[in-house]
Formats: sequence, C-alpha cells, structure tokens
Amino acid sequence: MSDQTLTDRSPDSDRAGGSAAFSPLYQQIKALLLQGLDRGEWKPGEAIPSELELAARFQVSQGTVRKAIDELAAENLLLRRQGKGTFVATHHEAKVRFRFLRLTPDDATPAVSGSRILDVRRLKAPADVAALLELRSGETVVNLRRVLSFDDSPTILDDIWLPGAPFKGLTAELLEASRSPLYALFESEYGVSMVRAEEKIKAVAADAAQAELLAVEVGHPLLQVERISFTYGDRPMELRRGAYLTERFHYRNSLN
Amino acid sequence: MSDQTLTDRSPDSDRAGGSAAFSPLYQQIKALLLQGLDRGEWKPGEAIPSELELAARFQVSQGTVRKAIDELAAENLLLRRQGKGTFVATHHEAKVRFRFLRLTPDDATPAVSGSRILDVRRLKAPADVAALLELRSGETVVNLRRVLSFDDSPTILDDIWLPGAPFKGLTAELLEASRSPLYALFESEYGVSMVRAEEKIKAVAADAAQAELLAVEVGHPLLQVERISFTYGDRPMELRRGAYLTERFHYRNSLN
DNA sequence: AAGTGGTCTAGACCACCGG
DNA sequence: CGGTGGTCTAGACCACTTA
Repeated sequence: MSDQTLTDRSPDSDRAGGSAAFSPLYQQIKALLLQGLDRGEWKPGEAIPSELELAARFQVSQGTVRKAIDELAAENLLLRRQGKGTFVATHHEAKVRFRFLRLTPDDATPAVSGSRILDVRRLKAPADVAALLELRSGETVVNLRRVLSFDDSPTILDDIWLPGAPFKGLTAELLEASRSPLYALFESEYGVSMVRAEEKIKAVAADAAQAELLAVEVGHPLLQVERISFTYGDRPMELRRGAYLTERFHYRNSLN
Repeated sequence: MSDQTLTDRSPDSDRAGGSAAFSPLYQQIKALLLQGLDRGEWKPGEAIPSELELAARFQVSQGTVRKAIDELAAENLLLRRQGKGTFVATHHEAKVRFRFLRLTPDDATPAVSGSRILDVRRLKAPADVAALLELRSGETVVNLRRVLSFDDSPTILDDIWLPGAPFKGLTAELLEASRSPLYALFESEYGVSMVRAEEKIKAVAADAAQAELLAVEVGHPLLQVERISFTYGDRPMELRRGAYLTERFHYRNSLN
C-alpha cells in the first residue's frame, strides 16, 4: 500500500470533464484496499489499519473510507468488529465453512466428518480444466481426489483441480496431516484466499467408480456440483467437481 | 405510513439507559418503510417518496433515510434509479425472473419456454404442507401442478401449494390466460409479493408419474428442488416442489 | 481512558433524468 | 431547469473492547 494514485478531483479533471469514466473516490479506495489484500499486505485473520488511519493515509474523510470498507465487508472479504477493528476474512473459523459447503443434514443432527484422500497427482492440465482455470493448455495442475464421510458413511466424492504454480509442494501427506478444512490450508500454507465461487449443479446417475466409492449401485442418483473458486482479482484458483449423496442430506440455498 | 413511533432518543431514554435493546434510528425507519410496503402503501413498480420527503416526514436527516433505503435496496425490496427515484421491486421485469429460476441452459442458447397447467385444486392442507406454510392443519390450500417446457421438451415439473385465503379465485383458466410469470401474477392479481426464498435440493430417481410427464424412464436422475417463498414479514406464502431435468440445463449458484 | 467501529447531522456539490 | 439519487466532508456523539 505504498503509492496512492487517486484520480485528480479538481474542477478540471474527469469529474467535471464529462466524457471520462467517472469513478467515485470510495471505489478507488476500495480498489486500493483490494490491492493490499491481494498482495498480502494484511493476512487473513489480521486487522487492517483503522478507518481514521486509512482516511489520513488516503487524504479522504473517514466516511469515504467507511463506504469502501462497507462494500468489502458486504462481500465477506473483511469482517468488522465494533470496538476492535476490521479484520481480513479467514477460512479458519467454524462459521465460515458452511459458506462454501452447502450440503446439510436433513435433520439438524450434527455429524462427525472425516476425509480420506484417494490420490494426489501433478499432471498437464486437460483442455477443459485448463480453460476453466484460465491456464495455458499443457500447464501443470494438481489433481486431488478424496471422499468425505459423515458418521462413517461416504457422502461426498471430490475431484479437485488446482493450478500447479501457486500450489507447489502439495502432497497427500501434508493433506492428511492437516485437520483444518481445505480452504484454510490453502490460506495458511499457500497464501491463496478463496473469496467467491460459482457452482453448476445437475442430477446424474452414478457411474461404476462413483458407485463403488459411495457404496451405492450404479445408476443411483447423485448431485453433481461443479465449482469454480476465485481469489481476490476474480482469478480462478480451483475447479472442484463433486458428487453428493443426498439420501440424508440436501443442498441448501437462499434466493434473495 | 400514518403514525410514526420512533423511539425517544433524548439522553434519558434507551440509548443512554444501557439495558434496553438499542435500535438505531435508521433501523426504525427501515421497519416503517417495510410496514408501508407490506400494507401496500406503495405498489410494486411504483416510486416511494423521495429521500428528502421521507426525511422531513420522519424528522431525520437525509443520510439516515438513505441508510434505511440502502439496506432495503440491498435486499432487493427496493430499486434505486438515479435521477428518477426509488421504486418498489416487481416481478414484472425480465431480469428479475432469473433471480428465482436458477435453471439455466448449459450452452447459453436462449430457449422458448411454455407452461402447461395440469390441474388446480382447492383442498385441506396435508400436515407437511400446513407446517411449512405455517397454517393450522385443515386450512384450505390451493394445489397447482404444471409442466414447463423449453424448446418443446418438458423440463420442469412443479407441484405448488398456496395458502387458500390470499389466493381466492385462482383458477386454471386465469393461469392459462396470463402470459406473465407466476410471481408477477401473484403480485398484480393477489397483492402478494415474493421477496425471498429458501431452497433444499436433492438428486432423486424419477417415479412413474414424473417419468411419464418428463418423457424419461423410471429411475432417471432428477433434480428435486423444494422451495419456500416468503413475503414481506418473512411470512411463507408458497411451497413449491420442483423436479428438474438436467440433461441440457443446470442449476447455477453463487457462493459469496 | 483510549481506541475502535457505528450512528447521525447539516451542508455542499455532482450525476442523471425528464419536461 | 428542477428534482431525484449519489458522493464527500467535518464534526459530534454513542457503543463496544481492551487495558
């Protein structure tokens, strides 16, 4: 957060000029904060500077900084805590986990969960994966497959693809040693913060491989969830293809 | 919007008292606006009074009204249009329709859609339906079933339950005569605005009835979507059980 | 008591829309 | 041109946390 290149707002500049694209000050502040987050100036879980300090730094009023932070907080990139400060969102919290895992038990019984890694491989990205992750075809990716169980019954089959460069040194051992959720691991081990995701959902019939791993017959209906997760600059950083068993679980969603 | 019962904010009142629940002024304004919307003071598509007028009416500053409206706009109850005014959200708009229908063609080809009403009945609410619609068991409900087709292939099977009282006089003829989406009809004919919904999604196997209507074999995987829609006071006003064919469509979702 | 975010005000000015 | 929402400021005061 060194150089601050706010658009000149004197009467002769863009604001009064008319034709140039008009960008409010608070949007420029927001962009600067985003840059700071992206380059890791403040790490997940840490506090960013106070509103007054940022206002002084950017030479604007507290209200303008406030509006920028408001938007970032609404997007769940920042977390405000009255009396304490404003903090960078992190996946190292129980409540945040259900923001991305929408599968919920039909009855509210909390379930014991377990993860079993099937394999972790590095390979050249298949064309479809490369396209979705915005990689050049032939670039290295990490492919990770696992089974998630609840109360000892296998429920989720995940086929996860990650760009190779940011995830150097990701091994099965490392994954098995970690007890935190995957996105928390990505955050603390690789500095990759997942901020937003898009999902496409279908109902499909289980193929032979899926049927065996989930202990159902071939043809059994499965919820197929394809997710692309993004970091700060809307840069795709994970492709995840999941197959969910939905006998005792459902995918919940809110429409606003 | 007649009586305005804002909490006294003098030094001796709740704000300084300490123990009473503290509610910011703008939240009280928001609640008043919500009341006005609920009682139909301003109809969907109409403009609400300007910020300055509301500020004068409620004896607060424009900024405070603004913050109340900001939240209602964020929840999609109101729509701000610079230079024109603030409008009550309505389902009579193409863009709003895809806020509740999350099924999207895999390739972006726009599809011609058609609706066929199977039947419309009035009956005493089954126990599960009554519970979800927060009705006393035995109260009358309207049950409506239909098939939605895209490009002439049946794709969505809807089983819709509505509380009988607000939807008096709903008939198959009326539905078939209308070319607007269901929620738009509810709005203009029955004064019921759907504002928010919760969905629970599973993958299931088609039963005999579903298989025939959707022209697939029994056992074919279907996306089963149970939706409860709410009006202004978070009052449930529709239970919808849908079965979606997802060969050429998918359910899209964004995780923030 | 000091420092943080949260509320509220009053006023100025800008961007956009319509007559 | 007047009216609308949108931005920005400066300042006061409140609520909450920590020490």
